[in-house]
Amino acid sequence: MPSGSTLHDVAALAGVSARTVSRVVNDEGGFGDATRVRVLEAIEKVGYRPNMMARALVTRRTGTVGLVVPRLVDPFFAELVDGVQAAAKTTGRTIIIAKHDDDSAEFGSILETLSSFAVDGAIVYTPSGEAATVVAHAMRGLRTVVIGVEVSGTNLGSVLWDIGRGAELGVQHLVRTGRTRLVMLSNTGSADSLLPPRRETAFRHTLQSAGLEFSEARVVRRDPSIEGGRAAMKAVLAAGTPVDGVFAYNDAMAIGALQALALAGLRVPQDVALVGFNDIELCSALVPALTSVRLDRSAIGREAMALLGRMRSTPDENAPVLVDVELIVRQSA
Amino acid sequence: MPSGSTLHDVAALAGVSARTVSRVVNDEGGFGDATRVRVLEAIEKVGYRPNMMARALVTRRTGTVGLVVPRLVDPFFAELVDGVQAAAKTTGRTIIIAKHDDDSAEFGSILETLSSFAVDGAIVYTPSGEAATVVAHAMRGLRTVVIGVEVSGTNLGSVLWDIGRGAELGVQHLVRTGRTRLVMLSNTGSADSLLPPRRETAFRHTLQSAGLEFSEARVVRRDPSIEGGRAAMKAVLAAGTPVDGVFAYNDAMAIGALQALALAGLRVPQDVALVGFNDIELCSALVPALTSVRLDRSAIGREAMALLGRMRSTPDENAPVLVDVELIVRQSA
DNA sequence: GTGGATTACGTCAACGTTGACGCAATCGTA
DNA sequence: TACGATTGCGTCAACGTTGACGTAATCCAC
Repeated sequence: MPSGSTLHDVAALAGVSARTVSRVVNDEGGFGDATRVRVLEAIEKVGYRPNMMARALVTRRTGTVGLVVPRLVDPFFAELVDGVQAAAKTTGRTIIIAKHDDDSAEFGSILETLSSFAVDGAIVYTPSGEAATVVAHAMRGLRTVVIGVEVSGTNLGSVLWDIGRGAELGVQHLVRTGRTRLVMLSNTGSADSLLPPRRETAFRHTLQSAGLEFSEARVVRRDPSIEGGRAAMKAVLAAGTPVDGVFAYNDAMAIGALQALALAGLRVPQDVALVGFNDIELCSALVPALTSVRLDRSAIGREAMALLGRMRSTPDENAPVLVDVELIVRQSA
Repeated sequence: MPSGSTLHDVAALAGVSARTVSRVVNDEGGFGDATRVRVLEAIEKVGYRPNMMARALVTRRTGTVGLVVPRLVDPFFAELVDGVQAAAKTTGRTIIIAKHDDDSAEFGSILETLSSFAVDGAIVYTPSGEAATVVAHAMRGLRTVVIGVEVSGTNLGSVLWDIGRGAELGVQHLVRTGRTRLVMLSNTGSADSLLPPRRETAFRHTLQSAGLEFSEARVVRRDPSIEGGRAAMKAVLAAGTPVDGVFAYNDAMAIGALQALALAGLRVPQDVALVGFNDIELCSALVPALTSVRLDRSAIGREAMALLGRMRSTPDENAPVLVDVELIVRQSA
């Protein structure tokens, strides 16, 4: 009852050596049927559970994967975690979740902690500017898959999605359904990424190749949140920019835009069509249900886990994995 | 570069014994200043990081806490996890997150896994009917705090909030602001709890003590989701039940109700006042911002962690901890 | 029936750390 | 100066498991 029983307790009861019990537990073979039965009965009787710490100490594997994300309340990350969880379950792994506050010191210490827990690998959404930290730890032996940013090197892998392609799909849909005065609600800063603003680039290119007007006034940047979306949409309307289609940086901004449009008495999609990005679960629950660019988060989780598995055998460079994006057309556009 | 260096590597470099290095690392005292400096330099030089597995094997403590929740995409749990995370950070612990699918076999095996990882404790939101499993593991030594359900026994504790009081606050607010024809949108089943429907009880009592009409027709039950809330609200309107105030089982249902009311051309709060439950982050971002009964999820996380800490010293019964509920009045009521 | 392979175990050491204990050198006190 | 207490280390074993290796007993082929 205090702490658990050990291989030796089981061994004593079954009348074999601890090594044999270990063989049965791990199904290594090298034991007879009668022995197996006796051992299993003994295990049952004393309520034996293997001690992962001891096992990990000698095998140097824990069956755990560390997952590092910036926020959990953000549906995008909640669903990502869920996807990784699901993938982990099928491969019998346990995940350790850590949250970072976009704080570099903390981020480094999180990776240290994961290392000292001897995780089999880490799946990381890096804060801006911390790619170097990840690389440093990877060189020291931490197999890492980075989500959403391309990295390369030993023990490193990436799972990416084609943001530009997604943005293109969204904007094209607006164009094809006859919208001609498009506006993009974009993210203010590089808080989440060091990359060039691929959505904006795609927005401009798609407009231009459709022969539509583009000007800087058609991109309004705010915080990528509901409030930010609301403010951005209000700004567009207040500026009198003619608009019949809106492409939002993410679904949160789209939701904010939806509210601002409703307050302004504009109907979606009749007066203004609206496309979001990420396709969080909430999209389908809204009225009108939000058309959005879907990233398959469970696929991201699955691919990240699979990549980690592959890295075990070939710890050298692995090509980035690209996850599909698709446009989910609902009512808002 | 392959695996990390050990106490012995540091010891050799610093010219002391491994035991002394261990003393410095854990700041146990019993070493001189000069030694400390030499050891710290050596640690720096070889990049030593303690091996948690080995440490845990001998100390029987890992500094980890297991957290078991049914869903992560549900903002309620996402925020709960966030709260526990924050509390864990201040006490220097790491959390291991596991998700159960309301599946009893899986739930049991999750607790087994946590035990074999020698977590210092577990914080659990039990699926319906699995309280016995929790109790069984607690008896075998797993210190456990159960969220939202009262349990008692060795190694067990609960963090609760007064749902009845919260419901009373919400309904009273509707009454005091002059609403007289109240409706409750409730949860269909006992999917999340085995407890009596405390919100419904409070709804009835509060109405009665205010001298207002109560009838079964004033409680409509659906799935506790946005869709369920929308359906419930539509059902109320379709039935022609006169209504000027709505109390929802949770915020998701309230959001659904908001949509249904908007579609029916009813204004919130002018025509119908609306009160939600849980105060998820989304509430303040809605238009109109949702008045809701707030459970302080970070307090829940904090209290759960603190309770686990207390249980370490006194592994016997601990009184349940009650977390405050309060009504956050916004625009919707 | 002989010999080589196979089966079914057991023995021992090691993983990296800390607890228990020991001991010499130094310190404080009378 | 003598003696107990304190300081600053080192030695050894143990935590529970698995890898490497050893070894009887059994099996099969000729």
